[in-house]
Amino acid sequence: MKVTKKVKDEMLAILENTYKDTKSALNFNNPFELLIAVILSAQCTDKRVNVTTARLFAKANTPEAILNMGVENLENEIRDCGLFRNKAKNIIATCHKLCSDYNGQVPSGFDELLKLPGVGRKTANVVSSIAFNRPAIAVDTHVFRVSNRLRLAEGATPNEVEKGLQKAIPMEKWSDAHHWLIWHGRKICRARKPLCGECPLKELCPSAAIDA
DNA sequence: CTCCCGATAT
DNA sequence: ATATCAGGAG
Repeated sequence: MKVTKKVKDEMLAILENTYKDTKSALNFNNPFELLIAVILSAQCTDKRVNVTTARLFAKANTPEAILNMGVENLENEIRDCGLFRNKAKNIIATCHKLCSDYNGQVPSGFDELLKLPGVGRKTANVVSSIAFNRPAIAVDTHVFRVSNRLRLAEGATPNEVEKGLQKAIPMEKWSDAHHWLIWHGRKICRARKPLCGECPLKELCPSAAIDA
């Protein structure tokens, strides 16, 4: 089944209407807290990240303060999020770089964000978009899965899907559309048992289950 | 491609 | 029991 531009626009209109008021589920008060929360969110639920950051930020919410904790203490604070040794190492290295190169502030440029240890394309796009209000579509596991299922944008890698989405969606809606896809992926188009029966896109989706 | 990794939903 | 969770580095 071929998904035309017309159908893609219809899907986007429904997604926008359904998820109009969604935003990031991560809790943060400034760009630095958002950056740390997104690094922690790899292979971890945002709910778990919020529990962890609430405790962590109460003790340290600046690069200087986190460096003062040391790796051992940081590992213990973030252990519940999984991948904790890599994440702690990356967070420490990123805090060092923020202090040495950016006067303790998070840089607003995408390329500068990408160079921070533990920050890849997805994290850089999220921070760029949410903290600095730049148009961006971060392709995480939900956006990747939902985009391919709907054939809004197809690709074997997040990078390909990102390009496809940028083509399918007008730039002024990139950041919002990113959230529509996230929430659709979390609530309806789940990885395991997608709720096709109650999906607002079931008439248009080329991957919709016949039953349910 | 593999490794990192605890918590949680199914 | 195990697939999955707002991925990134080597």
